[in-house]
Amino acid sequence: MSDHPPPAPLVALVVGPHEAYAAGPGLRESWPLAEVASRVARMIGSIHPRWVVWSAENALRGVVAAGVDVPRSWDLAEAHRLLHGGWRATPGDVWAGCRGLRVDDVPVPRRGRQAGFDGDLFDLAERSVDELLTESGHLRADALEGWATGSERLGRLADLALTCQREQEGSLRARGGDGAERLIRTVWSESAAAVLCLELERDGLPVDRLAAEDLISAAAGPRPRDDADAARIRAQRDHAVLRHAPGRERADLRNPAQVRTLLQSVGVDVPHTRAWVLEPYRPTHALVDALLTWRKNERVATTYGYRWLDEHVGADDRLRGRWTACDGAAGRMTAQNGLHNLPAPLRPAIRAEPGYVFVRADLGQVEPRVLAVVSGDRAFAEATRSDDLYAPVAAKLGIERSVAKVAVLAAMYGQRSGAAGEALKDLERAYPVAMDLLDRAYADGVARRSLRTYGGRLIPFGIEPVPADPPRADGAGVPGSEPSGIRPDVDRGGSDAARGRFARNAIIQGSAAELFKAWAATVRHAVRPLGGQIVLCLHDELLVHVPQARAGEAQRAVQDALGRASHTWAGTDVVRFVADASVITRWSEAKD
DNA sequence: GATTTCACGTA
DNA sequence: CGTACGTGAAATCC
Repeated sequence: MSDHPPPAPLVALVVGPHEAYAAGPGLRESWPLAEVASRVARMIGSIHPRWVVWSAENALRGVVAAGVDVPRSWDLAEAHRLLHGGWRATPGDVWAGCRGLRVDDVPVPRRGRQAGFDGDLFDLAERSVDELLTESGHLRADALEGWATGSERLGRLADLALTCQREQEGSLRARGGDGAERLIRTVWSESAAAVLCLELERDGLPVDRLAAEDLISAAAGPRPRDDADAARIRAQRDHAVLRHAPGRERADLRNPAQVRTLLQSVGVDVPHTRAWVLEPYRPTHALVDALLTWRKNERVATTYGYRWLDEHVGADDRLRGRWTACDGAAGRMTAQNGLHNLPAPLRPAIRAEPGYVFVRADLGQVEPRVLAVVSGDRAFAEATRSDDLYAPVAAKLGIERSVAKVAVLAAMYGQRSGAAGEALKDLERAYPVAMDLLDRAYADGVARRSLRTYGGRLIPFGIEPVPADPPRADGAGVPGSEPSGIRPDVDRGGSDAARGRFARNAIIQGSAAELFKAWAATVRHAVRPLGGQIVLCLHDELLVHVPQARAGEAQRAVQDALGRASHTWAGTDVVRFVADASVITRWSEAKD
């Protein structure tokens, strides 16, 4: 492969409260805050650097806010999460990770301590105000905040960032083989995802406010004029249920215990009142039917109602929330303010701006395809050649497609009982390598052994792999030996079986999240020249907002991006990934 | 006031 | 057909 451009120069960017600092090859500059965005943009145009940042939040939020496209970064926080697992990734955590210091001892900012407790006593332990490192070698808690003033100090923080980058890249390379490049690419795409999160927060998701008001009104009633009006509307909603229970009109539908008693009064005896338990009673009990309808409406009224609209949809009709590039467990993206769990009935309200459309694209059967990559199962990979993976599996096993699907899902997600039982045995004979990967992940979870996703993310369980960890025959995971000092000390409670299921799920879900982010990062670059932007990421689905005239190009770009991202991520084209991409105006359209 | 439980939305 | 996460209301703990 000789088509790679020369590696981008690494330039550290540190943004302090009063000024910023950039340090790279032949470069040491202190910048006024007001000039950071323009200088970054200019440097991207000239030397195309990869920006080394303590976090995208620290160094790039202002740059992104100014509308600058930051194509390449090395996010020390995201790399730290990848290397060491978990979610905490302050500069102090990153430094501790690089130095093999215990994360338990990382200094915590004073405001993080118990409210009302005077922390000054403890801060004396940090001795001198000039020292960047504490006596125990940790980065001081306020290194990037109060302490980071003056070009001398910022320069030291920039140098430290470059040191951490070298250290992180070094430990990735130390794992050796073709796995190393893969881990480094994971850092690249995770870093890009962190920048994408800033863009998602900046731009928001376009909402048709009037449509949203209509949909909310249909579920929750008209917008209340005052508290008394709100109480009246609420009582009206409640009455639609309570009129089916004469004599018990005082019952509180928002209190599960009272609901259970209420249901008992009409002869429905259930251990709890969750929807799936009540669903069977729906046709025979009008009260249950009314209650379940009430629950849907109540969800909209409380969580996605007028308050939600007023607080999270801006004057520019964009829904905004905080985004994170990786969650605590397996590394999926997360979003707040309903961006990730907007009820389907409200989706018609997500509408492209006039003159724009959405390209909506979602990965098909992504988790079994990821399993084929992670396990290296040649036979299972063969099945991914098909648009519908379950069809060739069914053919190979000589069973119905529906049975094959249930069996594959059962193997991946845990249930080993029921109708899938017989087909599962066939599955293990047909795809022993893939099934073995799942079994070993389960066993790792039971034994509290940490594991790694395909892209190298540590899923910590407390017990790190010992240096003499046996190599995996399939090449998956490449478990590394963690410096013993920084053990994240994660205690995932629950039963053996619960930990086993968690581990089995995490290695698949987490690996799928990496492929998704690699895809998203590629799409982000590909649609920008078309005036397009990613406005929503939903685990296996992308929503791209693009001028109508460029819709076809964007649609093709999204497909091409998947081909390139999956080839690079998986290191092969043997496993095929597929996406369904359609051009729509409202999110509710083209929902398969 | 902070934490836990219940419930349910998305993938 | 499991797992993950975010949200809100009520109960519970301190």
